[in-house]
Amino acid sequence: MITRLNSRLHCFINLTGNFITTSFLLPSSSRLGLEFSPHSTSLASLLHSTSFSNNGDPPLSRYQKVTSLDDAFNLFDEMIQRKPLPSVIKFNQLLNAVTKMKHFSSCLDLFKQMCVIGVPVSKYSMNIAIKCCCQMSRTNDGFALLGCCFRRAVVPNVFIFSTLLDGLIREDRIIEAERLFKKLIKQKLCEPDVVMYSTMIKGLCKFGNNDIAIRLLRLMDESGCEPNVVIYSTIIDSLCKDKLIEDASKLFNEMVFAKGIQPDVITYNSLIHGLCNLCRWDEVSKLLKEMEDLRISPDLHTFSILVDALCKEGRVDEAEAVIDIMVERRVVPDIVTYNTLIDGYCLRGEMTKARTLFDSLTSKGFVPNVVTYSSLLNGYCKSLKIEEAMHLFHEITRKGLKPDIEMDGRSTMLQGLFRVGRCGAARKLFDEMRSQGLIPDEYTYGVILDGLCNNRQVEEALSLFHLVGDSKLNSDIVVYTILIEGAGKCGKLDIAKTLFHDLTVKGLQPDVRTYAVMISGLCGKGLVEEAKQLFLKMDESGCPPNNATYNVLLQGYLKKKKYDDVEKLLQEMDGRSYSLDASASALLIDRIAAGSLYRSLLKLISRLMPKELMETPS
DNA sequence: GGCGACTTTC
Repeated sequence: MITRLNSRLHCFINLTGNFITTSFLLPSSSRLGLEFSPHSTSLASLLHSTSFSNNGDPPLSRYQKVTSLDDAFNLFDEMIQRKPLPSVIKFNQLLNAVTKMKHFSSCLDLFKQMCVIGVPVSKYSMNIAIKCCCQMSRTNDGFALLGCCFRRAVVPNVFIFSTLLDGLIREDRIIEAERLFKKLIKQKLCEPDVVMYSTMIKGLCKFGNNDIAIRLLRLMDESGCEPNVVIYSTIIDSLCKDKLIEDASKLFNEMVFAKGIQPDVITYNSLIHGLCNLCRWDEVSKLLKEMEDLRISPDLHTFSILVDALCKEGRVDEAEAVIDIMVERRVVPDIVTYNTLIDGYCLRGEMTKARTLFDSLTSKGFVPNVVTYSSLLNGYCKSLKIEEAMHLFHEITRKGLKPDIEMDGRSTMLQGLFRVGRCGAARKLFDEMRSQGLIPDEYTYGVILDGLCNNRQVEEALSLFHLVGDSKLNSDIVVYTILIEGAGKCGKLDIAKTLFHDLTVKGLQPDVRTYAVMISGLCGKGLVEEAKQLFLKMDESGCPPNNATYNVLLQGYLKKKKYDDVEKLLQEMDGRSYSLDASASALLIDRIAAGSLYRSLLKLISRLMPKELMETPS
């Protein structure tokens, strides 16, 4: 007890000392200093002393040591031959090893065999099996196993319910997750512990309910369940993602000073990521220093975040320097780190460098993934180096890489080809795909339709749409929106109207974008009255207009010189704190210059002008 | 006796 108190006090003093000098809000002129230069710090030595030793941990049993699926199956076969059967614990250890290798479906097979053979499964085994279902996004099957628990007289505990709760959240079934959580408490099915709270809080954060997440944090505290660093880190991360750095910082202070909970590398990574996204480099630099003082070693994630942020700022040279430091510190960069650097080169159009790095990776034994190929193909397409892109793409297909890489590569290629207007080549690629019996996924299908429409080939797009017919692909609102937009842009309003009408027949709900493209199409033909009616219908259809919708209708009014309506709409926009987009403001300025608009409106308009436009030096 | 659930990077 005394030791724990002492260590808390110690950590408190340590942190206080640091925090005074490294407050979040102190401005400073230095850029990301990279204070963790190879000479200045003990961090590298720390890394040496802590990472690789495994002393103190009990040795792993034979069942936990399996390294391949084959090993696991062989061992399992051997186990079930034995008489008497090994204990359920041995089976659980083996199952666990299989899940650690992410072979969830094989693990479930083994579990089923255990049931058939009559190994008495325990709470542990049930939880492992349920976890496998959840990890494969088959949480419903997990609940079916919960039913088996009851039948087998296994009373589910907080571990099993946490696993299920996590499964629901992974599948974005937040309402059901909340319902389960409340039900567990109300019916006293289990006493939620800190992990269950953190799972629920993660779910709330995932759906942007930071406030409720914080309220739950308070609630758990009151009900005597002490929050830990995971809970705080989860909420801090969510606040950072929503750019609410000051709130995150407040919570961080609360955790450290009021609660005496030590932050870890994950807490710092979240904060650093948040600050990087806002380009607040001075504070990033301070946090890195703070980590060093607290002897928290930056890890792979920390470095990846820095590399990514620097690349996005176009500071690729500094990103390279960070990678060098990583290597010096024996933090081995992974494919994610290199992907961000490749993406950085591609963003600057430095395709030769990107390609060289890519080639060096493959020879170093890294396996490029979907993101790697996407970045490169996108880079080539954007730099209009279609030949190189095609070349790389053929390399991918020749190597017979994973289907997801191929599909992703295909859609990137198609997008690139359409963007430069090479519809023929796109068509050829698409036909090749079909002749190989490949069915495009929703995304690729959308890319093709969009590409055709943008190249004024609406008829082609439509004939493809009809060819696809009544499949699942055509039951997607995004597909309809693309086609309605394409038809509208080409002045084929009758087609747009038919498609829009078909939506209701098919039972599909138009979304805010569908309305916008339809309104735009109507305005394009001068049918502003009809556009207005549709605009008014949005609210009652439960799809209220947004900033973009207002801008579209406004342009229609301006083109038709309906200045009374313009004024009314501008006032509504002001009331909603909306702003004008680029084309609407251009049109407005044009009308003001022509003297068509009342000068009394100028004040209102200047309020609605986008900030970027007001700040242009010209 | 041993075995289980939660947080960060493209």
